[in-house]
Amino acid sequence: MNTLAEENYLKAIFKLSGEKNEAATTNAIAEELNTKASSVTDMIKKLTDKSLVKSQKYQGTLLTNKGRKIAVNIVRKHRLWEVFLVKKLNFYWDEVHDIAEQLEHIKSPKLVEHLDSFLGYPKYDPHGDPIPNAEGEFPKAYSTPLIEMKTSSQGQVVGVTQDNPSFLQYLDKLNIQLGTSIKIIERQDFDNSMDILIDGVTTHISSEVATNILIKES
Amino acid sequence: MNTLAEENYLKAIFKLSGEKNEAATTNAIAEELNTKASSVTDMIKKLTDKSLVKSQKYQGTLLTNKGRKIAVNIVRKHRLWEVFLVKKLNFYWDEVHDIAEQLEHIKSPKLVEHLDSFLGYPKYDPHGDPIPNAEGEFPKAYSTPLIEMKTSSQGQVVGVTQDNPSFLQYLDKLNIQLGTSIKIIERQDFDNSMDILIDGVTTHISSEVATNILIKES
DNA sequence: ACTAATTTTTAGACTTATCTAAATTTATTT
DNA sequence: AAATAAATTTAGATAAGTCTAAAAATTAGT
Repeated sequence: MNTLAEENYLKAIFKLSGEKNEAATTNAIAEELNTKASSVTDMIKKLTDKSLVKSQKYQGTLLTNKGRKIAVNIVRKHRLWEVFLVKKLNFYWDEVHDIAEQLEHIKSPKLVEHLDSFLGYPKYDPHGDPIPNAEGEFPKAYSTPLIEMKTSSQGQVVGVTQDNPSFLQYLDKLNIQLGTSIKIIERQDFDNSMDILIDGVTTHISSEVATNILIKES
Repeated sequence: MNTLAEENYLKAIFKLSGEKNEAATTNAIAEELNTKASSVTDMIKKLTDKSLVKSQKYQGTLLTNKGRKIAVNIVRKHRLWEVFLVKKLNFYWDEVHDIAEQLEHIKSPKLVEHLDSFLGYPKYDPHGDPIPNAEGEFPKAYSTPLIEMKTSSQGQVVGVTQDNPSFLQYLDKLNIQLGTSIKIIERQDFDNSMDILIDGVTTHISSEVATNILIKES
């Protein structure tokens, strides 16, 4: 069994190594976990001994299959709990991250499967992030970042790639939720900001915001 | 905020000091937590510094009001989660203790209140134990241990005072659940065992078992 | 290619929570 | 009431996870 600290490191490395499975640097891991590089080096040594990561001095760190399995399971639990909090306990989507951050470490495979069933085997969490199944497979996502869409194209919001409360609350203020229909009215080339149409109202958003909104084009 | 270890100590002392608020001895705490007396002495020192317990050398330990508040809140969370696991996730009553033991340490007052509301403000957990409300008040329980009942009296099972899986599974085998009607047929004076009537069937139970079943007489 | 800047690792220290073994206090016997 | 037993505390050690400061390796700049 793994400690809380170990699980958080695995999750951070999983997040940082992305889809292409790039090695995560020591500094990046430290920043992700709000800790110091020296602490990371120590923990990487421990995880290496447990065959959960593979690491070469000064060359960054990758998850082993064993390590990735654990990381994906934590992501699975995190996202299932988020669905529970929003769908069953009526939390807002900007309130659930920190609580799920705790719940994801509860150890009981049976609990996870019962929860999944209770929730109706959801495929996406309240931020549109895909939920891996019990085998660790992610549902395919077929979305485009809003920033990459062409003028006058349109689609529906299916996800966000940030889940910090202030970003989510800002989206609420703009009337942007999962499922919201958006049409691109005009793009400013010099700063990549854009005017978009939501419920008949034109709104201006920065490229920073547009980068973090995922759209399914229609 | 308190650490996991601190919370477990407070809960153990609360359990041991009972209704009469007797001082918990060092050895009793150690046994309750599967640790050593010397570890207990250390932690008591720490909890004393935080004004969560009052302790005199060699004289045992009591909770302060502040400490009791925290302990009761953990009990509240533990029992609410047990209700959730049994009522919503279809766990059996003998499976939930260890999982609730983890869930009780999740820190989010809002989560507890939403959960309580989602569950319909239950007053008792799946073992019949009373659930304190948000103010820390326990609902009054008016039950009698089965062992104390007179021959030919009868009543309904409203609780158990043990929640280890083997005891609960044994009760399942005897067809004893919360709500089961029981009538005392005969008592053996020499070992305090008894014959009881359940659903028209007479069963023999030991005093050990009868001690841990709570009845509301009728 | 050589120096400077950055990144990473090492060394040593600190905190929390635990343990064993020894010392001390309290309780029990005779 | 002295001797023994039991309970509790103290002292010193250990493991996990973190930190600061210094050393080593890598990367970038000229």
